[in-house]
Amino acid sequence: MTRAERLAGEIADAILSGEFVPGARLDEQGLADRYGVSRTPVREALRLLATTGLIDMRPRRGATVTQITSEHLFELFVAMGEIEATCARLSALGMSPIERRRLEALHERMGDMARARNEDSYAEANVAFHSAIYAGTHNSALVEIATNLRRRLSPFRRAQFRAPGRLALSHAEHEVVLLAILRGDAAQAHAAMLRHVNLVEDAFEQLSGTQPPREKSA
Amino acid sequence: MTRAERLAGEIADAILSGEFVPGARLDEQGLADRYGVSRTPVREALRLLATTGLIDMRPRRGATVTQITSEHLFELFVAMGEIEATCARLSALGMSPIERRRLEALHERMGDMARARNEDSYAEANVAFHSAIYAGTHNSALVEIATNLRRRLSPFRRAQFRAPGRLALSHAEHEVVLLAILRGDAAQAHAAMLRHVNLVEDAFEQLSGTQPPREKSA
DNA sequence: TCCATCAATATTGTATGCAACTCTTGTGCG
DNA sequence: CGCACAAGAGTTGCATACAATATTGATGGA
Repeated sequence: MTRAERLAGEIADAILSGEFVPGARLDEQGLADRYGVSRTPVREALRLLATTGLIDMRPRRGATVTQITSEHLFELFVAMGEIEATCARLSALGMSPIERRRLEALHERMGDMARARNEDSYAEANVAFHSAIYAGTHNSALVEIATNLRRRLSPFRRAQFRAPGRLALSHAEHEVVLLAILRGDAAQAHAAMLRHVNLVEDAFEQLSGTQPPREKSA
Repeated sequence: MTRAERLAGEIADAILSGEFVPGARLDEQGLADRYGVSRTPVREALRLLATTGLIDMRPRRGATVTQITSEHLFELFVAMGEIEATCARLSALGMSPIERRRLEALHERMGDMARARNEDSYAEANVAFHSAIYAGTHNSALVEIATNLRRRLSPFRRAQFRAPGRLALSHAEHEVVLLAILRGDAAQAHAAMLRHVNLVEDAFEQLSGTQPPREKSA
């Protein structure tokens, strides 16, 4: 692995851990000093991060940690929901029998985790569940888009399963999605996933106190 | 505009014009000599192009023009169709009256172009038509995804409207989409756009002789 | 007192040179 | 004759130095 890639990871961690707050300026020389490298790999790392949306770069004006406005965050959640729903639709249409069985098995294991109130295990399995539905599209372009969006939203979902009862609720919502996929009901899979992700978003809003932007009366 | 960005554009043009064929190795020093700059901006330009999917970069192994397999291309078309359909759905739900009127006006102008068999004007307006539907989602994340996909597919759509009768057909398909959006029929807008983009894909296959990959009997 | 302009400084963009790694090619051994 | 290993060349990754531009502060005038 190249130094720039390692750097990109470390800087990303620093951002996600809140060490660099949104809007903070990322000085190339400063980062170079901090990580004991020259500016060259720092620049390449910053370009990598810029493509993930974690930082903003403007020519001759340096890099800053992206300040996600609540409006933009809301848009990201909506986009995520639409993409996930699309993946669920395609999975309902085209998942192989093996993929369906595996998804079902995973869901049952997650039921045990939910009953055991094991939030960490459930969160990990949850990622696997959604990833399986991405993969079920058999479409690498969609997988890439979905994975990208999830990464951009991940910092805002940390406490996702901390809300009381959220674990069982999530599992119940998954079940609706799962059953629709298993019986090949594309429309229902789409609708159920859309509802699931919207509820995740609501849970986030409750936790963070963020309000969705009101519709502008154009 | 910085030198690296200009370079990225020029190299992209060279690739899209076929000067650098898929699979061709892109030597940093060679490009630097060719464009009369040093390797540094060339490296940054290559990183930019790598994010667009136009080239592949592997650490220590250089950059090559991406070879899109017909399977991958098929996946990109499917993804494009799904995203466009999603945009149409959201547009049907949330476009402002002004946006709806503008879309309708554009569609009518495109009717004139189609009747005049003006392929170039129509192709340009076609981009505007689809862009308007992206914008109608009021979701910058989706707009970005859709625009990105379109750019990656653009080299394969060049002769899109050359097929005989394709112009009138495209306009008729647009009309179904448009009417669904105008009356706020989300499901119909989704379905109509999906059909439209699939037909575009078919037209491409006819022109290029590419076959969609058969379903693997898993 | 406020605004505009200019200079100084700091930061980014680019060039060049060196180090590390990969790939090729040639040679020797089986 | 084929394969493995090593040495060499060539290319990429990184560091350093220089150039160009943005930002900030001060100073002068209105």
